[in-house]
Amino acid sequence: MTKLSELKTASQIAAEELADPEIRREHERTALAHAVAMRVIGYRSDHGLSQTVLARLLDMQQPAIARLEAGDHEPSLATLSRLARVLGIEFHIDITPDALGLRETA
Amino acid sequence: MTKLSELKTASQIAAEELADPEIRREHERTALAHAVAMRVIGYRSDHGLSQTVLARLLDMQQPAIARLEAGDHEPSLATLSRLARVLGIEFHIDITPDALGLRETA
DNA sequence: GGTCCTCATAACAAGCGTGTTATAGTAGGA
DNA sequence: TCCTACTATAACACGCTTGTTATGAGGACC
Repeated sequence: MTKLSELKTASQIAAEELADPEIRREHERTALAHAVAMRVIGYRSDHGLSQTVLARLLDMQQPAIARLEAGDHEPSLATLSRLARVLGIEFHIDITPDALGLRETA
Repeated sequence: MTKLSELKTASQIAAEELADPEIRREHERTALAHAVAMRVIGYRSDHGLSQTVLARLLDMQQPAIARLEAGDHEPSLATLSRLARVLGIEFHIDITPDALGLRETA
């Protein structure tokens, strides 16, 4: 049996995972992807658009929008630029020694 | 001969090129790449490091540093993250409908 | 001259994001 | 039920950035 004192709390495990460069990288990637995904979904529902219509606005195909909203890939700066230009929104990315974050539009 | 009134000023040409999506994309890409390049060069000269030594710090090879400093490729967010973490610097990227810029560290 | 360090460049493989087409699944209306 | 619209997913090709090795050019120093 494992001694109780050797068991780890969830936050301890989370901290260790964040310390692991590989897991940390993965977390940052998905975190930004998710944030962008929510913005796209929000814009689309705010304007009552289907993925197909939004795709036409952005000169994309519908599956491209679906992928963006799935949030499984970190969008490129070129893609973010396209979103900003066409949708009239802004993205502010802060890359610090400790984290990579998407700041809410001012 | 071309009439004088039909000639374009340099700024007119620059404006038209910025209006061209393709040239505009190219400009934004190299502008960000150049800004990052200057930061890397600055850090290296400030700390008196050779490309080889900096490469070891960043877990890279020397040619990778040379490419960063050449500024011909737009670095990925993963690369910027690595630079920020190891060098202790920050990058703030502003993506607006009008431009994509790298803001100086606060 | 020869040696060592520095930086630049070419060449190729690999990873990732994207463009695209086809297709499956779901929900709503006639 | 049939048809339509909407969304999700798979599959493949393409382009760009990166990882890596090899190599070339230029200086500093002995």
